[in-house]
Amino acid sequence: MSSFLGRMKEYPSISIDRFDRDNVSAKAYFLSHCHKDHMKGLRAPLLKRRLACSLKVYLYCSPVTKELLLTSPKYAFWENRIRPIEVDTPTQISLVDEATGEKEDVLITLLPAGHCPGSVMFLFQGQNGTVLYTGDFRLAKGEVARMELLHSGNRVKEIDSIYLDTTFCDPKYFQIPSREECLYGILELVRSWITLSPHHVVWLNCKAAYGYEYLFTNLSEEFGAKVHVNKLDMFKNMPEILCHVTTNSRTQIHACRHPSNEEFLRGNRLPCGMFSDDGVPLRIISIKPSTMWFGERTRKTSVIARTGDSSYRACFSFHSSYSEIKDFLSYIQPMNAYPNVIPVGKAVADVEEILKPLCRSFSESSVIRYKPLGSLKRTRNVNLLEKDEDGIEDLFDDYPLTHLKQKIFRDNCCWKSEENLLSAKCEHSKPRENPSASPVPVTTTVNFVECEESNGEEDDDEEADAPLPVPEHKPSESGARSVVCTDLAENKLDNCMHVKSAADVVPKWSTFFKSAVEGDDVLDNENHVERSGDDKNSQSPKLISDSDDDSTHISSMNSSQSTHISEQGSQGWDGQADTVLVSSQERRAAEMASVHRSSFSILEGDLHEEILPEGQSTVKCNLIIDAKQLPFGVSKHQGEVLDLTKAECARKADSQSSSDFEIPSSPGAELPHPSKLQYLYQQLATGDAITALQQD
DNA sequence: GCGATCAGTT
DNA sequence: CACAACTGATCGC
Repeated sequence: MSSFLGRMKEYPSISIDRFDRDNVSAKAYFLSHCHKDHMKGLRAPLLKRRLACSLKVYLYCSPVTKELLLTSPKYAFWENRIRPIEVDTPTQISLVDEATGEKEDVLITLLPAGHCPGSVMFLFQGQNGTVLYTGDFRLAKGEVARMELLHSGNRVKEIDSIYLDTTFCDPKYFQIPSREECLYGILELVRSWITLSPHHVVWLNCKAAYGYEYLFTNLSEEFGAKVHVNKLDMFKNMPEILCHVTTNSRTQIHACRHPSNEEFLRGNRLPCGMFSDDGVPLRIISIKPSTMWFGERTRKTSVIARTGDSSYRACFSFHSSYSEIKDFLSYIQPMNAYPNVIPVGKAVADVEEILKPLCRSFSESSVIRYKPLGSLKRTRNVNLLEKDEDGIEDLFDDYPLTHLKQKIFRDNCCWKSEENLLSAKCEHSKPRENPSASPVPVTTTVNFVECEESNGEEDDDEEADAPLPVPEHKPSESGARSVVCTDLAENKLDNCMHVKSAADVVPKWSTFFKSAVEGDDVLDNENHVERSGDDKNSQSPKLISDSDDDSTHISSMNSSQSTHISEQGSQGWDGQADTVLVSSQERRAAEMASVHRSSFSILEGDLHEEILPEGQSTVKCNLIIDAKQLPFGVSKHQGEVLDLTKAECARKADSQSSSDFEIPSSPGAELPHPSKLQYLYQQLATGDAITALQQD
């Protein structure tokens, strides 16, 4: 919960995410996202009066945040005083002193924050320095490096101060499973249940807050069943979300709410009161998204925990974990870092103590730096697969080309874009066509060593005493505990909240909006209970024990699955690969490879991370090549252990390589050339000259 | 009756 | 037990 008071030292005439007390007198207001704890005072009479008197004071936020805010009539008075700024579009604003008429120009850049729809970070550049206010954020490891507007040329911008979401900035929250892992876990749990019969329904016990939308859209897209919610008017101009939610309760997936949710559930009723129309009682499971974290020295286990006969907890986090924050901060290396969130029982000083070592001022004071040519700019950490051919020249590059690329909008012209945006055409998500035409199926299993510590416990479930993830049926072949995943990431092009490869198209917020809801197909009340085509031909994984009691239909997601899950009909290795996870990079790589007639695939990847005393870690990726798939008839290399750098491995499996939130490509980054990829995969397969990977 | 604050809920 | 983020009760104007 934000404890930021609203003002930054460098730009004290600006108020962000706080609108009460002396924030009322600010020259400009900023709202990072539409959660109540960031909107204090935003509809108070004091602020209303200020707006009436000071006609030049505006609220700046993302177009989506504006849309969500204005959904509530309580904020309608803001209508003409909000200036939406497009994400990733540096925009100059003027802070006007109404008494003297003095003006101060500040360049504002909104960066996607990955916290909820419309959530952004604010980058301020002006005469008082460069300051980044993160708001609340969840960015995966490495995503900051792909934010072009945080860079000048090939280097990260010099950030004087950062105001940081420190919600989980404590080593005890060292790791939180990635968005993809969590999503896939939930998808498979839902699949295992709702495919049993039309009377099997799931209820997602979500809080009343924005942030679950990408879960809804992915579920709807995967199962062809819209998610039942209480309200959808806030999404009226967001067709990508709107077309996946419904107020029609005749669906198998519910995220509806009622003040006495739990009682409804106990009575085997959904909060919306939905009942079956043929007399057969509904079979309901509840899935409660909540944050699960894993300490530095613990191993990840399931992202799903069973908390009762028909209740589950699913890992879900709106905020970055400690290691994600660390990655973010140590990449940016600001001079100063200030926490926005102080957990109860902690003091500001405690959190600052954690942040300090990650700041530049700390490393500069502890290490004497030789700067023969004055102030050398830090070079950006370069990803393994990225080339940095001009690293040396970079040091002297005072005129980065990116500046030419950045379109700087002046105050006025920026606002025009909203009209375009509002009239932009809705791109309805299309069902995937001809899945059998997909390239060679490539799946990877990421196995996690069993976690002794489960940090996600809560005792608020009535059945909290139920053992946490304990397999009820023994895995048949493999004892590996796995996260169940499918390769669904592909083609989920929701511009806001869908899982998407970082290399995909840069988002256009405009596709989020349209002038009016098109036709009835979006808001209609048709029944979407019928199952998708995929499920009809079901190769449906047998997650269910043979017991008649289907309330124990799935032991837990860390029990081994007898069938791997893939949409691509890769039945060849059913029963071999217990669980699968495909990162978008691997998927992309696979597609590229397949294009180039490379007909083998990586079947399993085992990830180990070794924590070294200095706190640095090496990661070993154990890529097991499926011999059956190899064109070379090589089988002896199964289990070959490759030493890759942490960065590369993290990209592959550990760290949430793709995101639902759009991060533009790294400046200067290149997609590996297909021929190169093929070569790499061949090397991998044969086990030869692996070092070539590292040299690259 | 409204808003600020605190307590309670999930 | 903690956690986020909401809803509801209470108090003061």
